[in-house]
Amino acid sequence: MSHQTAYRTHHVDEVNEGLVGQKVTIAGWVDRRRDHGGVAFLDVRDASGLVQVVVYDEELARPLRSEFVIQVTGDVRLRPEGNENEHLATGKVEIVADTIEVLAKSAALPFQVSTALANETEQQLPGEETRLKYRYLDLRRPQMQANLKLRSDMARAARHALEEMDFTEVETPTFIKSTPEGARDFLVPARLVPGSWYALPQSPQLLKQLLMVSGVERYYQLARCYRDEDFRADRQPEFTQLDMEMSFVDQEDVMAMAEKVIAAIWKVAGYDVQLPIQRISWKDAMDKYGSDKPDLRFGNQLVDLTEYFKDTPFRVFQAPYVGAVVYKGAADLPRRQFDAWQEWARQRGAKGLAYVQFTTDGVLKGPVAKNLSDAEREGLKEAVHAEDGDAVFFAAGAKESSQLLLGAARVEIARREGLLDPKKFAFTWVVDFPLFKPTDDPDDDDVAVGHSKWTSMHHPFTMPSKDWIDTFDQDPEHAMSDSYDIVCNGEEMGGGSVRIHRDDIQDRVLKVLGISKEEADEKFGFLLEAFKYGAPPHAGIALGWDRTVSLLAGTDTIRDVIAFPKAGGGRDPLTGAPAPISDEQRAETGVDYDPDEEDED
RNA sequence: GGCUCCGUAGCUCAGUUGGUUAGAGCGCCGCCCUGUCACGGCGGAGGUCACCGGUUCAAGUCCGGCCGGAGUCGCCA
Repeated sequence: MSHQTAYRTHHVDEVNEGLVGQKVTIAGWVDRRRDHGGVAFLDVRDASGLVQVVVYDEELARPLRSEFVIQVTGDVRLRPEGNENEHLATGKVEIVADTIEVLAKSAALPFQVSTALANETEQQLPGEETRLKYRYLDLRRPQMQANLKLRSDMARAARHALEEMDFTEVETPTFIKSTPEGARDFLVPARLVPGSWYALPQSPQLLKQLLMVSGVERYYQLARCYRDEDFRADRQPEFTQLDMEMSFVDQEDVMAMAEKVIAAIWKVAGYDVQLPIQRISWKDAMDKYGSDKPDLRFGNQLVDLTEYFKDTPFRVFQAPYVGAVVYKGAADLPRRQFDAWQEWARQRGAKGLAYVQFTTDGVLKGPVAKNLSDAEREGLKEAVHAEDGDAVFFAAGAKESSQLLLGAARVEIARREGLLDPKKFAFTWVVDFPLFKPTDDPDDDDVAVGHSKWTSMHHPFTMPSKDWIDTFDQDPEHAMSDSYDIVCNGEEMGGGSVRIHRDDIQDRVLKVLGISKEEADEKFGFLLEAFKYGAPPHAGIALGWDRTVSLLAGTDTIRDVIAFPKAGGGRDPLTGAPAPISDEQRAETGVDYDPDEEDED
């Protein structure tokens, strides 16, 4: 870093052997003070790093405290023989202070900012709440600075890659009409039209499709999106997508371009992503990994035992699906560990997790074993590809939920075995998604689109795959779509689809979904209208940007790659948002205005 | 909304079968210290054990409630 300003001649990372003998002025924070009486040492931190300042004048050093902002002028010199600090980039030199100006004092800190304690693994960070309340202090830590920098570098790389491919960045509005996507909208009262509300976009989906009709052909945007749903460590009410849309392309074109962007992004951290990225069908992902976002950093595929147990006497296994996952070398775990797995499964909403143990002496143990027939016991080890010393977990019941349970167990086993290396990246496309899925809870507060027994797997503008264009509405259960997810390390980084650009196909899809012409017009008639005027074939994809950065940064939560994230419940402990509004604001914005009231008078 | 876990000093935490004045590390304040780099030494301040109630001779500890936090399931195409 090198920017001379009114306050400094150098950033501290420039202070090296080359400057020995020169007078420099630096400015930054007191990271730490080590006062020896006659001599004191200051670690001064700026955005570029740390440097040691030596102070011989006791009067200069004594008043300084942690996180004071100071300006130091002094001579750069080599440290005395044997006093170099190899852990510090500037550790061969030091600055002998002539003058120290206190630019700002700091109150006693709510928690330690000093990086000297930053022993990555054992750092005792304050709780989430405290960190967010004093986020500006939390962000002073080099790790957080590095995360912000990485995010910026990744964005630059993505933009560069996209501009190289002639994409145009277009900003779409954040005050829009409520769009028919799955989540709850955040709403903003429209003062000038009392009783009416804007919605904040859950994604720029419809707007970018309009841009395709506009002839933009290649659009992208780092778009802020908003969804009013419950919290998770990897979810925020407002989040960012790297959003892309292209005209005159098919699925292959989009995937190829997205791969280039992903490779460019990972290159920032020195990784060479092997292209093309492998693919797996949605069905295979579910069958083999019990997930629609399989973690391929390790193997250990699920085993389908439905056929094997088709005549089983064990009532639990008389189910539409029976599957298993092997826990290598776990046969001799103590009973309480297996009990803990039962608890783990129950917390995921399962009844339990059946298991057997193939002990190292070749004995078949476990609560399930005695319920099986002799023949089943005989061939089981081979059927599940286990060896002596392994344990095997079973799930039986409805196919999808059983597979998901086993898939979760597969990942949990890998986690406990330390197989989830955050520095290793296993990408895969998941393709061949169904076009529709059964509507799960049709009875209640169904604000989303979809009033039939079918709901869009992706969204209502997803193109059926070529083989199904003529027949998808006759067999919605089996119809496939041209959509694709990009998955990395068991996380869904993003997804997209070929969009419907023909109104006849759109009409038929809406019909399957049970959306009437009137309702469609009222909700997104503007898009259907636009499609009448020469809509090009188009397709796109969006990457969850926070999650993508989080993956490359190796953080546990996306909060660590967002400057000012919300805490649970959408609160911001720093600013106090959300907060009640005044009566004046209520009146002015018309939030209490009910347009129906007048009619009832 | 369900489930699990958590709430003790500014921060991170310990606190035994319920038992005298509730502890540690770091931070903070004061004094000392001329080569430290997580400097060191001596001394000190700092607590509504989240809150309310109950059991008990006695509650940080047990019970009930409640508030707050985290994770997760539902939800989030």
